[in-house]
Amino acid sequence: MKRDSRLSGVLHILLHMARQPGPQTSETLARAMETNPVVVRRLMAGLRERGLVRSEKGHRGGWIIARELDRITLRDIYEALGEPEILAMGNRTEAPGCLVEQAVNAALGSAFDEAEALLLRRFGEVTLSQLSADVAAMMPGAAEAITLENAHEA
Amino acid sequence: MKRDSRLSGVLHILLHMARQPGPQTSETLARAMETNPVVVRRLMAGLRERGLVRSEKGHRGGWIIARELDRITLRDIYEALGEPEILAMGNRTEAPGCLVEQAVNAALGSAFDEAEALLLRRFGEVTLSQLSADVAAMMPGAAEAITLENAHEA
DNA sequence: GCTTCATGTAACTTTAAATGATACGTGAGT
DNA sequence: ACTCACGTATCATTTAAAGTTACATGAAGC
Repeated sequence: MKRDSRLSGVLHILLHMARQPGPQTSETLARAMETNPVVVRRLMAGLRERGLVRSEKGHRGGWIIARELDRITLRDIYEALGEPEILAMGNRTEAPGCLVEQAVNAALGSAFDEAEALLLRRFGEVTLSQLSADVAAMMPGAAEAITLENAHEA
Repeated sequence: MKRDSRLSGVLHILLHMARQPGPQTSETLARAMETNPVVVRRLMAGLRERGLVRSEKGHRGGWIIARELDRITLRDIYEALGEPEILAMGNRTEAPGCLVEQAVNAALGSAFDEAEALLLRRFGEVTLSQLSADVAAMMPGAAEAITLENAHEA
């Protein structure tokens, strides 16, 4: 399959949203991402169901973040996306009859599980507000503006 | 893409080889794996280049393991396969102009790198002889036979 | 030497999943 | 009513692994 960039993509969207006060349309967000509005809606659908964002139809509609940035972790977002596969590798057969393959599955499986667990743990430790601060720190000469913006988001 | 099961597959092949003294043909190995001989050769090609296995053509030809089992780690095998992608997830763009995306890449990237490093570390700690012993331990009532076999492999 | 066996590879097909695009329905403002 | 924007189904595109076919090469046995 293609490399999965949904988490990366939706984070990009959310951080753009965090830098603007009002609702933003899929159209606008899609342009910033150089993609299609439908892709944006698809990514956001899961987040809406989890209550992380809200959407409004019609004039002046669009997407807004519906929870404090410091109460949204990457793990929340990952789960809202439907917990996509983390590893590109896996066992050939899930429930093999062959004992050799069972041994291979057991050995690889535990290593795989550890790596997945580590990544999920890291995801749980990172909040959107931290990422937003990272972005602000990278903005040359815009420090005050960012601070003002963040004031009524957190 | 499909889930990558090359490491799982080639381990299965190697452990089957470890349980038989002489060379084994791609044909035989493919039957044990329920796949095609060409797939077996493709998997083994990289291992041959690294000197982990040898192949002989013609009558009584086939594949043999060319290094002591306790000197072959999963990491060696992973590298011989061409170091396939470990993570199914990745950043949307590698060198983005957008600062927001750069911040996302930095945050996700370090988490991704940690998980990959952990998995590779685990791979480096597991040898084929350990896996072979695991298989032996799972064989009911064949303990002596396995022990004899292992005697002239390690 | 000739045949057979087995690897070595190239080329093509199939499969699976994300991404991209089009079309149309629904509901909220104006 | 009309327009804006989301909601969603459907189809096309892309990417890479896995499976298949075909044929060349080289070694062993006769």
